[in-house]
Amino acid sequence: MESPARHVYRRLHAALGPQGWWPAETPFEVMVGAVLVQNAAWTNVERAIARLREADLLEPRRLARARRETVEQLVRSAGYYRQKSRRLQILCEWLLARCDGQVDRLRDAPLGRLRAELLGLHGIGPETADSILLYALELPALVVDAYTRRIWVRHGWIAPPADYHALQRRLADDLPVDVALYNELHALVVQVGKDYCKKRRPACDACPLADLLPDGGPCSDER
DNA sequence: GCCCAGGTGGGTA
DNA sequence: TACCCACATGGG
Repeated sequence: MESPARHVYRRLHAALGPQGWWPAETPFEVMVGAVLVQNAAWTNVERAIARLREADLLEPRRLARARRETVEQLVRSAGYYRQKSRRLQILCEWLLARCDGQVDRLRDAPLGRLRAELLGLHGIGPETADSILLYALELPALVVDAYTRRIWVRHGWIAPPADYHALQRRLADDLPVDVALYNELHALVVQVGKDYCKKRRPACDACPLADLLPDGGPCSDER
């Protein structure tokens, strides 16, 4: 039997088509978005990014040098604005020190090294780090999120508790190393998750993956 | 009013 | 390690 990850990709790609992620004009903007979207709705993040753009702060040095209060007000709509403004400026300081703010230069380092450095930054956890590696730097990092966990657990493809790296390893074992594939898979999972795999309101009936559920029944909550 | 969203870090037992 | 909790806005 085809692995769950391949199957999900094939199904969702057929049902939804290519997603064209990440929606951003520059790799740096991807990084900013990756921080701002932490536990937030993307529509709220879009507003924050638009305001940063109007303020001409979508650039590492200018964002790093901006007053904290200024950044806080600009990113308010993304929620957790005090934490996130600090996290953004920490990330910018690192970029200045690491590559003089030239994001493309990061690609010279090995993925594992880069990932470890990102995880060392305050406010960058595994999902944010992998999002940056995959969508800003186009390196083969698999992004796992709450939707991925829910989908995999509810289908019985992985036993809870499915922590980030256990789930990531499972996906990696099931897929060829392919940046374009990783890109699309996560985007598709988010898209279908938003519509059908919410925390407590399973709307599995219309989900493109519904017939894969155990017994064909509704998805159970995460045990 | 309530639940939810593309997490992360810090504290306590 | 295993739980808790804080963090905050805006949409359904």
